[in-house]
Amino acid sequence: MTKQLPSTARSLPIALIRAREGVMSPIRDMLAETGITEQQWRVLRVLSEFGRMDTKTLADRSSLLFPSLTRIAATLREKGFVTQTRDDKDRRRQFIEITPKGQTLIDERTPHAAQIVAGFKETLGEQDYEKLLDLLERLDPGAQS
Amino acid sequence: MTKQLPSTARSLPIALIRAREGVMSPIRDMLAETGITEQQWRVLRVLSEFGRMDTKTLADRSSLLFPSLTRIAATLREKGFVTQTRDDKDRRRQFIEITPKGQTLIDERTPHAAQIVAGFKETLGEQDYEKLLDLLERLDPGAQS
DNA sequence: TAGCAACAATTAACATGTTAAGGAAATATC
DNA sequence: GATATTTCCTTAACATGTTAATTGTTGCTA
Repeated sequence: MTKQLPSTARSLPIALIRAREGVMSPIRDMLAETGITEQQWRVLRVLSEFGRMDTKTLADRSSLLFPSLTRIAATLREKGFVTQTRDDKDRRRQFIEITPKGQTLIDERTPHAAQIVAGFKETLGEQDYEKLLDLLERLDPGAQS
Repeated sequence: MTKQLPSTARSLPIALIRAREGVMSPIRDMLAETGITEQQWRVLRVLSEFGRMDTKTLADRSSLLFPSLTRIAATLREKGFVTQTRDDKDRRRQFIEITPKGQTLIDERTPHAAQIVAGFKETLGEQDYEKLLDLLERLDPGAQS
């Protein structure tokens, strides 16, 4: 009985895409006013939360692949939201840090973003919301559980 | 207390991305052998399940935006997996249909894909798996619930 | 120390996501 | 029935996802 795929209407990958679209749509609307993309926002948020870090760690925490991060970091640097500095001990490596200008952008938009997130929490209810996060985490191979 | 965003480690959008990556990774590996992409696979599956349909319906059921579908349909046509025909009654519209060659590809890979899906169902357990699909559906504005 | 494996980051190439603009055909409005 | 509006689809432009190849550094080791 495992030879049959579920109907596309009940497909896990498609359900994940649709849910993501539903969640990101209002967030994208909010970000459109700022001129940065969803991924750029994610990078700035991680830098804001954890501070200066090397590229590998940043890529991991932002859930971005290296090539994407290379481009995004260049864009953010041009916009003045981050600075990049080489590691003198190991000149292959690089550190990235958020600038005051970048931090200001995060600070200004966080209330609105938090409000959007609160809306989803209300839609599902606190309990189901947490349950959803737990279930999603169990699908993530990166989570060392 | 709604002015604070959750830690990026507990962010719903990021959790959705990571879960999607976890689910798609083995599927992408499977598809790599076929030479088609994840989205092309999705389109063929929808066409296989529901038969010939117009582009608008196909885009909706595949969760793809129109511009993406235009390109994907062109690629699939060049590869001989689908055919495109104009609607004589309304020459703006177009119908897309899977070819026998496309159907063969789906048939050959479905057992493997089903096996991968079954793995995730086993990981979460039948009950949590269904619960997850329900929760995801509630985040999808397109679902008329 | 010359050579090579391992590593960090970039670049390249192609496909898709996203928004905006354009083109062709049908429909509405007057 | 001419014009405007709407609808379906395509094209354009830019950012990202994905895999593979490349460059520059470091470390190892024979």
